Amino acid sequence: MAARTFSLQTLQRLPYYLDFLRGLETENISATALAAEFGLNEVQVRKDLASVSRQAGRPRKGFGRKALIVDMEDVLGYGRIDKAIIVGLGHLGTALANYRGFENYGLKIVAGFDKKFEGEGRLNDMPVYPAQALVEQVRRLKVKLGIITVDGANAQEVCDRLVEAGIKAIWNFAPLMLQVPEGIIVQNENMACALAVLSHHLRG
Amino acid sequence: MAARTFSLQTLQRLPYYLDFLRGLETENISATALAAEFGLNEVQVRKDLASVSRQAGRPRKGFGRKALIVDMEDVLGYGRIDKAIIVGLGHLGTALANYRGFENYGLKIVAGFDKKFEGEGRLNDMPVYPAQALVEQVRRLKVKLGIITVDGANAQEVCDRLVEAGIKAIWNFAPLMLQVPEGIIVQNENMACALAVLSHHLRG
DNA sequence: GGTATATCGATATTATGTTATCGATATTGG
DNA sequence: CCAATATCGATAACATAATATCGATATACC
Repeated sequence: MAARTFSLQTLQRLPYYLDFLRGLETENISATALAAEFGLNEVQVRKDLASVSRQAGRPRKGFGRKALIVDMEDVLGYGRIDKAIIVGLGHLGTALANYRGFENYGLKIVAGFDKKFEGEGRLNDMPVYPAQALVEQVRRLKVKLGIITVDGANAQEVCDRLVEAGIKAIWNFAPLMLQVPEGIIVQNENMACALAVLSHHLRG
Repeated sequence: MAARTFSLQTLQRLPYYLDFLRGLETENISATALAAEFGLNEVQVRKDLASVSRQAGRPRKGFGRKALIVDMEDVLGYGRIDKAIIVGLGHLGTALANYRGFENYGLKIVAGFDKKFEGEGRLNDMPVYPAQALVEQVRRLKVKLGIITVDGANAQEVCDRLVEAGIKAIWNFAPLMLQVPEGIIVQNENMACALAVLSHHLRG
């Protein structure tokens, strides 16, 4: 199978489609109906579906629900498990580390790190290491995804060490843009950005 | 002043610029330097700056730091306070309601709602009402921004009632796309979307 | 003062994402 | 079996955002 490629926007719509399809009772669903459900343009939905699934839609019936679900789960990587580590076990970090729901999204946090830890600890099932052990443990665990929940002042340094250790993707909750080399992807989660849009709309 | 308009992307970059400028020590900063700092294209930075600030950059010096900060704070609405209410006081809702940092972003959560509450309660300083009181209280408080932290099954109904009560912007933490009439803005905060991008990159 | 240059603003180009159009066709219902 | 039509896929048009190019100029430095 050729290495398919998906636009950022398409990827971000998939979880919504999938969720809806899972709750659906009928056997078939048309792009038209999906579009109506989400308030999207129906051509856009068709393109999204075409990009994830090889199955052709049938006039007057639409697409097979089950096959769509399988294809989307495959693209989204649910089913397989990506291992992740989390750096920074403050309020947010701890909450994320304790959150069980990630396994439904194919994510398992296999270790946590915090500069305040000495020796080796545990947070529920998850082993916790001091920050110095970061590179060594990430390499040992062969983890490709790092979650950064340290404060802004330390985030870039943590990021650099994750990259050094071979991380390929970073989920960044610190309020700054991390600098990473080519080939590493960063997903920023910054509430100030969301608020910027909302707040401006309230004035606009 | 004409009602200026900003692209979504520009708005989301502003908090990063602002944060950096606040921590900066020099009096002037060039778009070139800002671009280098964030790994952005320098033309893009210049366009962003031009859209928020009327001040012209000076060759070989750049822009005045202080004036940029003022202009960005103005666009982002820091300084003035937007009132918000939050619906759904589970783990996430409670955490957000207790978070003090929002005031730095010009946001104050003035009331909370949960279907499990009877009568009138309090969460720290914030009054808490039962879900039935939603429309009435939102109208009374003249709030324009609603935060939805209920589960997916109830989110659309909550959304409808917020709209009915005159809400203009919604910050949605439930994992579905809300349907809203024209003129209402929804900002979705869905971890599955972020993970979709990261997870796909790990396979790609 | 004169020259070199970093930086600017404007404009053009390219890339990405969304929406509109249209002919083809499988299914439905008479 | 036939006509009506919902839905499809493909292609084209449009919109938005990112990047490249380039001449103008204020400042720095000699």
